[in-house]
Amino acid sequence: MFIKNLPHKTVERLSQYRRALLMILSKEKTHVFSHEIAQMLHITPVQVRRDLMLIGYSGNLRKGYDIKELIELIGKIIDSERGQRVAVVGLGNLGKAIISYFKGKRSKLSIIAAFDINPEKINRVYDGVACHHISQMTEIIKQNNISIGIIAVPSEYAPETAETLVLAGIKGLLNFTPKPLNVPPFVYLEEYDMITSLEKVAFFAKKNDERFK
Amino acid sequence: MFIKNLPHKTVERLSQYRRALLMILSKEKTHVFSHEIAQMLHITPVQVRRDLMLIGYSGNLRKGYDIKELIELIGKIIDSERGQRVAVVGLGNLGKAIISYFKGKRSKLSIIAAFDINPEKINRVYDGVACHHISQMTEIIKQNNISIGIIAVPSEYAPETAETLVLAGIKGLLNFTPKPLNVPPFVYLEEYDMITSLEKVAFFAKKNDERFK
DNA sequence: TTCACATTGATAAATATTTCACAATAAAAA
DNA sequence: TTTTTATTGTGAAATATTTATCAATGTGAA
Repeated sequence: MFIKNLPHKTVERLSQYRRALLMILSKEKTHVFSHEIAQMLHITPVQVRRDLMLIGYSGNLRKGYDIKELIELIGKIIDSERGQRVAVVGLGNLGKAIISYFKGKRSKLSIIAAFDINPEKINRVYDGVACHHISQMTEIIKQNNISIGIIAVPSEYAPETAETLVLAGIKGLLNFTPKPLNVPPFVYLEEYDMITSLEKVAFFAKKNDERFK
Repeated sequence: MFIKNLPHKTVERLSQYRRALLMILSKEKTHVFSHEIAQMLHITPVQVRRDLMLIGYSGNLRKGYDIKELIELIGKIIDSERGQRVAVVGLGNLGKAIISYFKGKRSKLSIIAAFDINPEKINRVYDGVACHHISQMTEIIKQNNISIGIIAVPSEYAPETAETLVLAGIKGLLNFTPKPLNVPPFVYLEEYDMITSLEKVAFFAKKNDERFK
């Protein structure tokens, strides 16, 4: 399923809607209202309805949205039909944290390999994911048709890691280092900069504090 | 220093500009052009100039921007004069990763305490940061005037952790769990959802792939 | 049957963010 | 001295995103 030009922000929220819906699915409820979804995510009901409109989903005027149907539809839109395989490069604390966070999340995304340079980590299995030496990266990525790479190495190695991943044929990159990366246009890159996030919190916390004083 | 209504995105970039500038400061260069900053961060030069305009900084028509001056000005705007103290709650892999990432970053932000529930971690020092039992959270936060909290606990404990932090007087929160939190308006909350980020990468990688096929 | 009600769906307005386009300027070159 | 050049600074346009508003609708109550 493909919808023209879904806004980035909507894609992010769809992922969040699905998670929220999966959580309430277990209960006896079969339907949910836009204001209920909105409340769970602390956004406005209009925002929810607008997003659902964009993906062409219609609710029931009296009962709201069918939870199961909606979960399925979101899956059809944001998941790839055959699933996508993911590799984590760098098995330090951050790499391990990422793997644990994903463990158990049933999903079309599966982390199937980790890479590191430290001999002690090679050939060990962490949380179900085997760790290989980075020299094998290209080979394993191609063999296993891995299309997404997560960069969790020390920043100074980020550029070369990205380059290797791109050459190995990766289609999307999630960069956790603060080093901005350069990738060709056919690779989607998302930067995820913790230091900037913390500095942003610090700034707005300070500002808020002045305002409410 | 205070500038009215600096856009969120600009605040994020200011943090990034500063880091990039600090990296090139060591060299003999004293000035930098907007297109050089832009290239380092993979954005447009106009964007850079617009941001600097918003903070009221003027460059030299021929030499560009004075690196040292600019770093200082950004500091005056995004840092708090007396600095801000930070606590990390949850000293699992993620908590440890966050602490390591910040280590050595000279900054007005300092992580000065960690909290966990696991007795083996209590009273131990990780990367210069002492870990305390979460029962001491309120006391230590108040005593040390900690104003920012980082939530890195398992998601199911996120809400109660947030509540405790807010009651202890925290001003800003950075939430690494996928659980959306509820905080009063005088606390600034930033959500940092790894799963959503990865799903977003997967979506756009898939889309890109179709487009360039 | 009719009315009141809560909710969806969608147009239009508002807000936020980025980019275009170019005047102004000062240094270097001619 | 005059011209060329590269750069900044910024109003205006473009784009992206969120929010306001309200007609339409179907259900249950009167």
